[in-house]
Amino acid sequence: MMVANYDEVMKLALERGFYFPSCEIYSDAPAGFWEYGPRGVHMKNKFIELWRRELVRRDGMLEIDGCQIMSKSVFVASGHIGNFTDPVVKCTKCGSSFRADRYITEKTGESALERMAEQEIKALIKKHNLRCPNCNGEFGEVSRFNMMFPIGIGPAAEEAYLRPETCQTIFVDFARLFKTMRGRLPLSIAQVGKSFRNEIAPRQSLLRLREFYQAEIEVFCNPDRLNEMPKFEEVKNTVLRLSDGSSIIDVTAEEAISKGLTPNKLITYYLALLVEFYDKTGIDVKRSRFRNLSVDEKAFYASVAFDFEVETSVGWLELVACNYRSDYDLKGHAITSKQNLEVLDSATQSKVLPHVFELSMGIDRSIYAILEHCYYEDREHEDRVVLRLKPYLAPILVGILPLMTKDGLDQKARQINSELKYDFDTFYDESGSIGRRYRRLEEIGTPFAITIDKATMQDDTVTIRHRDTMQQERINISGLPQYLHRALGRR
RNA sequence: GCGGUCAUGGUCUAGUUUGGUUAUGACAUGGGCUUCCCAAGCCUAUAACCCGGGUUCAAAUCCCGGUGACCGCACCA
Repeated sequence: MMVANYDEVMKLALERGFYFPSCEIYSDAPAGFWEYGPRGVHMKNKFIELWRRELVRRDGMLEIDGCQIMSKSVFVASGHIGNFTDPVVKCTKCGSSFRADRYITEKTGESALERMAEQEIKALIKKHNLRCPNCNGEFGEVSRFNMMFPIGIGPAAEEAYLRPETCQTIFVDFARLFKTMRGRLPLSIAQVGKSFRNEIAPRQSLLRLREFYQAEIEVFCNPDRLNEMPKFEEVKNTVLRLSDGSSIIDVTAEEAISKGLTPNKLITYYLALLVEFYDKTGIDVKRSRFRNLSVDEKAFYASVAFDFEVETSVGWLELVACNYRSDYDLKGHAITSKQNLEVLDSATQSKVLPHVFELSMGIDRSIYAILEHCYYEDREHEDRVVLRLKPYLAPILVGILPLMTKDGLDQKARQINSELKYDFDTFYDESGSIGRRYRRLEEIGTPFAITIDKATMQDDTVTIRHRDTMQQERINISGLPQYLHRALGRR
């Protein structure tokens, strides 16, 4: 088994237009911003379409598309402002900075809290005469580091923020959606979009961005009915790879519950849907795991948390955070907005403030993981580089190649292209040797190449070449649309 | 954010120590010739010294500042 590494994927991405640094012609371009090129956009869009098919449509979720700029109150309610800014203290001599609360607690045993006022923290530092552990220099003022990007709205520059996670729009829209979309619990609401976090140290291209895509699903449920899940039958035999961080065990969804490895049918059902989805992306799910987070790793709002992680050349990579957020979010928004966000659960005829189970997917990281898992160097054939992407994720589905540019082969090929290009992502190429053109196509993951030769001119047949096996078969031109639809898994 | 290493065409790289002609080579890419089937060959073209300042007759090369990348630490709602 040949395992691709980060550098090879990076090189391919740069050379072939998958992704590249933002604003790269300017020297002041900040880190943590990357753009998708033509190949990357196709792949990302198709990934999102697969997510819609396998999760949103399969489960009957509601999809929304919310705003990226949201008012300050939203983040007061969510806890992003106030409680969850980090107090930072900087050494005046060497410039090293530290998390003030952690440093104080660690050094003195006196518990300092994140949410303490700056003066209180400063007083504690003074009281214990704490100094910089690196150079013994004196500490300066205590400041707050908030990962959110502030935005000023209108001439008065009213305080607002770029959302640090897409889910907050789902929470604030929940009441209207439940009412107008005839909602019943459990109700799943999904959203794809950009989020923004002012990371201290963005790194590794798509893996740690300041502006990034998320695909989030929030399942609103009645906490008393987490085991009433008829749909669970569909996934009871799906294998989950569960891990505590060291060992991994394979169990079916059904076994996971009976052995108490997962808490209830609702959570287990969605974990299983997620594995089935990732299996279809071409990621090797044998190199994945659900890591059950320990108490101190969990986010502030989560009572149960599983990270879906995939093994890559840069280690285990977290692709999806699965958190049981309880009623943390709706309760916060209800209090801050002074709205009643309880709904009637028709099954029990009782009012309930729903709990939330969330699947928060990182799209950019998923794209990277797919590229790495699909990257293959074929040692048998001059080390040709092949991206073994699933047809429905490939930027180009089919290359259309006249064997030569004479005897009318090129006109015939253009004609076939113009017939297919409205229904499929095609790529017409007549330049260079046929082998060269095949190699270029397979490097960006194109699963098929149609070749037009002299026989085509006589009997309207073409050869269709398969990327992975390099085998060719001859089929009639009129059969091409059906052939390609089948390859995409359509009827 | 801290420390270390580094920055030359689309990609990889020579040249920097010791400043001095037209910045090396490969791959990739465009055009042409050839060729009905797997990176062939021939001709040809395009294309780079991260940004700003300084030293100097002269800077890719030396100095200062900035930005970015990689590796560790810290952080990661």
